[in-house]
Amino acid sequence: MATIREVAKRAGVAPITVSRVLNNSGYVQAATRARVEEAAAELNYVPNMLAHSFRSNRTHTLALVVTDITNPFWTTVARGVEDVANGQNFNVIFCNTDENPAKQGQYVDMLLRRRVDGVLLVPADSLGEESRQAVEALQAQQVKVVVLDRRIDGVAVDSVRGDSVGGARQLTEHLLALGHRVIGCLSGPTNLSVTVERVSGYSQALQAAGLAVDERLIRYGAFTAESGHTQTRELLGQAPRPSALFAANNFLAIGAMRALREAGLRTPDDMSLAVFDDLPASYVAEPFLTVAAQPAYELGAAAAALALRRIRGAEEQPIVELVLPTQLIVRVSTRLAITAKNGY
Amino acid sequence: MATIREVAKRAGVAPITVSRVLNNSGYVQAATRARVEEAAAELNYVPNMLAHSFRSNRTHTLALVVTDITNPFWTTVARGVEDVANGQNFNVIFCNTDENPAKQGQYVDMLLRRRVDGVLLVPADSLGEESRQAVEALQAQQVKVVVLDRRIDGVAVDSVRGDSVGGARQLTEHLLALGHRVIGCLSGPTNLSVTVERVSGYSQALQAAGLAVDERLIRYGAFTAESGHTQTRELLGQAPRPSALFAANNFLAIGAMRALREAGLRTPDDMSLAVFDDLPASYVAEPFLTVAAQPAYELGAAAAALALRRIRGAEEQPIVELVLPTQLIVRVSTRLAITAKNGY
DNA sequence: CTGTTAGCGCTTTCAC
DNA sequence: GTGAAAGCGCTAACAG
Repeated sequence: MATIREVAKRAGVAPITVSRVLNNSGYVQAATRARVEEAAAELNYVPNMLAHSFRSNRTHTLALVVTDITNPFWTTVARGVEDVANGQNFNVIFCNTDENPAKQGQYVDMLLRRRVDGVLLVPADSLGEESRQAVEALQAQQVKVVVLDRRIDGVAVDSVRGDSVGGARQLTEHLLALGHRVIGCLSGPTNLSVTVERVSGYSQALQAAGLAVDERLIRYGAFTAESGHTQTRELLGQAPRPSALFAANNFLAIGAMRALREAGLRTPDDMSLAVFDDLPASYVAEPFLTVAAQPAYELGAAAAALALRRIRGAEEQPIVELVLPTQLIVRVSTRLAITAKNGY
Repeated sequence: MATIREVAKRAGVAPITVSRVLNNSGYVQAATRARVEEAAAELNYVPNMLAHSFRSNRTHTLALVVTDITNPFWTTVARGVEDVANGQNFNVIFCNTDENPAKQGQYVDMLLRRRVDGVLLVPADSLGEESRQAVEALQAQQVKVVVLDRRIDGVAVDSVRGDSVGGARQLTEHLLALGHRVIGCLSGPTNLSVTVERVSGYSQALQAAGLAVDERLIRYGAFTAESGHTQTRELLGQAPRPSALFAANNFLAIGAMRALREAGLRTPDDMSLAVFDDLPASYVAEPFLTVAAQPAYELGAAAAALALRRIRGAEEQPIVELVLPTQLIVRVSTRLAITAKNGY
C-alpha cells in the first residue's frame, strides 16, 4: 500500500508537497499539483486517514448516541445526521443506550478514546446527574457536543429539540376543542425532560381551558408499546374514565391501541387518541392517527450542522438552543366528544 | 491530555509496560500492574485510540453499508450489527447508498481511507459490475467483507441473507392453498438478486401447482411505496385481474394497500395480500399482513459475527454463505379465494 | 517479567 | 512555492 513518501518520490517532490496537494492546503503550482496527482493515481494511492487523524487530531467523525435506533423517530433523525455529515466528509458512528445511563457512560468513554470530533447526544437520563457528567467529560476533551431532543440543565451546550410543550398543548387543545373534558395522559419516564414538558403542555392546555388537572389521569412509565398498554389499562380501570387519550410518544400510542382493542373499544368512536410523534409515511398504508409531528429529519440535520460548525471553529459563538415547532396533523383517531358512544 | 509516557513516568516503568497493562498483552507483575493502573487513574488517562489504530493498523471499526437506514428492515439489521459489534468493542459506521452504485463507490473509497476492519455491504446493484468491484477493492486492502441480504456472483466473499426463494414460495403456496389462481407479483429492480429470487420463488410455486407463469402478472419497479402503488394500479387495470397479490417487500405492500383502497377494494375481502418482510411489532397496533418474516436482527448479528471472526484471524476458513429461513406468519390480509367478492 | 530502540504515515514548524 | 527536520502516541521487535 503506497505511502505519501512513495508518491513524493515518483513525482519528484517532497512528501509535504504531496500532503499539500491532497489536502488543498497551502500553495502549490499547477504543474507540481498535476505531477503529484498523476503519481498518486499511478500508484493507486489511498490516503491513510489514520495517520492523518493521528497527526492532526481530527477524525472527521461524529457520533450519534440515541436510545434505540429501532424507533422510527431516531431512524429518521439518524438519516438527517448522516446526510449532513456525509455532505461534509464526515462519518457517523451510531450508539444505542437503551435509555441506560451506564451504557451511555461506556459509549462516552469509547468515543473519548476514539477522539471523535463531535457527539450528538440524546441523554439517557436527561434530568439526572450522569448525562450532565457525560457532556462535561466530552467537553473537557474539546469534543463538540450537541444535546438532541432532551434538555440537560446546568451545562453550557448547544441543543436541538422539538417543541414538546407546544406539541402537547396543541394536541390537548385539539381534544378540548372536540369537546373532551376527561383526557388521559400516557407518558414516559420522569427523569426525561420530554416527559415533564409534554405532561406540562397537556396540563397547560387544561388549565387554559379552565379545567383542573386531575393527577389520576396522568400516568408515567416507559416510552414503549408495553408501557402504553399497561398505562391504558390502568386508566380504563378507574374512574373517571377518559373519553380521549393523549399519548406522549408513538410507541405509547401503539400500546394504547392494543389495550383499547382488547377492551373492545374502538378509536375514535369510543376513545379519541392524539399522539406525539408521527410515523413515517412509508410505514403506514392509511395514516390514521392525529399527531403532533416533530421534524425528525430536520432535527438530526440541524444537530449535525451545529456540531460541524463548532468543529470548523465557531468556538466563540454563543450557545445555540434550537427548538423546532411541531406540526399538528389531524387525522381520524380523534373526533367530537359529543358523538362518542360513551356519551360525553 | 495525558500520554502513555506520562503514566509510565508516574508509575516508574517504561511506556511499553503501560501499554501491556492497558491492552492486557504480555506478562506484567500484579504489583506493577497495580501501580500503572493507579497512575493512569490519577492522571485521568484516556488512551489515544488513534495512535493505537495507526500503529497497529486495526481500527476496531465496522461499516454497515445499507440502502436506506430508514427502512425498518435495515434498522433492525443495524441494531443486530451494533449489538454484536459493541459486545466485542467495535464501533459501527453507517452509510446509506440509496441504491446508488456511485454513492456506494464513494463510501467504499472513504472506508478504505479510514482503514475500517470490516464492511457489511448491502450491494446497491448486486447483479451489476460495480458492487463486485467494490468488494474486490475492499478485499484487496485486507478489509473483511460480508455481503448482506443480496447475492453478488463471481467473487469469493462471506455472505448472509434471508431465503428469498423459499419465502416467496411459501407465500405463493399459501395463496394457492387458499384457492387463488391469478396472483399478481409486485417486485423490485431487476438488478438485485432479491428481486430475481423472489420472483423465482413465486414462479416455482405456481409451476409446482401445475400453473403457467403469466408474465403479465409480474411487475418490476423499485422497493418503495410509490412503486408498489404504481405496480398495483397497472395490475388492476389489466386482464386477467388477480384475486391476490404477492408483494416482494414491505414498502411495496404499503403502496399496494393504498392503491387498493383508492380503487375501492378491501383487503382481504376483495384482494388477498401476502408480503415479503414483516414490520416490527412496535410499529403496528394490530398486525394485519400475512408475511414471510426475515430474521432481520439475526441477519445483522450473524453478519457482524462473521466479519469479526475473520478480523480475529479466521483467514483460512472456507467462505461462508449463510441463508437464514423466513417464517410464514399468516394473519388477516389473506383469505380463501372462494369467499372473495370477485367470485374466484 | 520489563526495558530499549525504532518507526508507523503523516503534518507542523521553520527555513529557504 | 517548496523542502528538511522533527515528532504526534503508541507498539513491534528484540534484548536482557
